[in-house]
Amino acid sequence: MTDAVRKSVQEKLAQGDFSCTKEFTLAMFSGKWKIVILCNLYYHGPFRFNELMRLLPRVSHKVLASQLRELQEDQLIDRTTVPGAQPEVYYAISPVGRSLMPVIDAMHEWGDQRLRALRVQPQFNINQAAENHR
Amino acid sequence: MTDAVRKSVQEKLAQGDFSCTKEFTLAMFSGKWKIVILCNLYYHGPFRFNELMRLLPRVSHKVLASQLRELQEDQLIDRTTVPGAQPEVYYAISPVGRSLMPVIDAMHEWGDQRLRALRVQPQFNINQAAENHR
DNA sequence: CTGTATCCCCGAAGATACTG
DNA sequence: CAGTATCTTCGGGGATACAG
Repeated sequence: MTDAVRKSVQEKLAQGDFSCTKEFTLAMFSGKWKIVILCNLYYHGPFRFNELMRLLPRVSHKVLASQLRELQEDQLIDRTTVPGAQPEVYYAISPVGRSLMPVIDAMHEWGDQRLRALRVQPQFNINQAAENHR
Repeated sequence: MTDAVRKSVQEKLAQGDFSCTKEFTLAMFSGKWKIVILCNLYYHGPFRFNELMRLLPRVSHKVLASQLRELQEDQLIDRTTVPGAQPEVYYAISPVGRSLMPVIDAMHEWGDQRLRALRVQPQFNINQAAENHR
C-alpha cells in the first residue's frame, strides 16, 4: 500500500516477468503498519479488528482495514468469521506469513545492531541525519 | 524515499525512540530502486552515475540522484570523486551496506520460493491477485 | 463490531530544463 | 559527466461519515 514497489512488482508479475523476487518480498511488508501487524499476530495470537485498533494506537480505521485486506490478498494472514448474533472476525498469521518471520527477524537483528552502532558513534548524529533527510 | 515508513522512523529516532528496529531496516531499502542499486553495486563493483543510469533503464535522472543521496546518508554506499580535468564519481557499496546483504539474500530466497509456489498453485492466479489489488 | 465510501493532504516519482 | 531546480502527477495515508 505504501508502496511504489508493490505496484511495480504487480505490473511485472502480470506481464509474466518473475525477475523481481527481492522486490516481491519487500512488497509483502511495505506499508506503514504491516510489519507491526504481522509481528503482533505472530507473537500474540489471533486478534479481532478492534483489538488490533487498540494495539496500534495511531492507525486509522480505513488504513488498518486496507492493510489487513492486502495482507490477506498476499495470503500472509487468515481471516476467520465466527458466526453468531454478532459475528466475530479473527485475524491470524497464516503458514505463509509464518514463513516470512525469519526474514523479519533478520531485519530486526540488523536494525538492532545498526542502531546500537549509530548511538555510540558520536560522529554520526541521528537527529542530524533526520535533519538531512528533509 | 518511497516511504511512509522512512519518515515515521526518522521521527521516532529524533524523539529518542529506538523501538523501531525492523522498520528502521525496512527504511534502508524502501525506495523503488534501492535494492537494485545495492545489489548491482555489491555484485558488479563500483559504478559511475551514468553507468547506473544505463543499468536501470527506467529510472529518471532526478530519482536516481535522490536514491543515491539517501543511500549515502544512510551510509550504505560510498561516493568517491577521482579528481582530474573531468572528475569521475564512483559509487561503491560500503561495509555497512555489505552487512545488509544477508538480509537481502534472505528476501531473495523467500521471494523465490514464494513465487515458485504461486506459479504451481492453479488456485492462485497471479494476474487475478494483481487485479484484486486495484 | 467490522467494515466501506468520500474527501483531503502531502510527498514520492517522473518529465523536463538548466548548470558547473 | 554528474548533477540541481522546477513543475506535474499520482497514490498512500488520514479523518470523517455512513452501513450491514
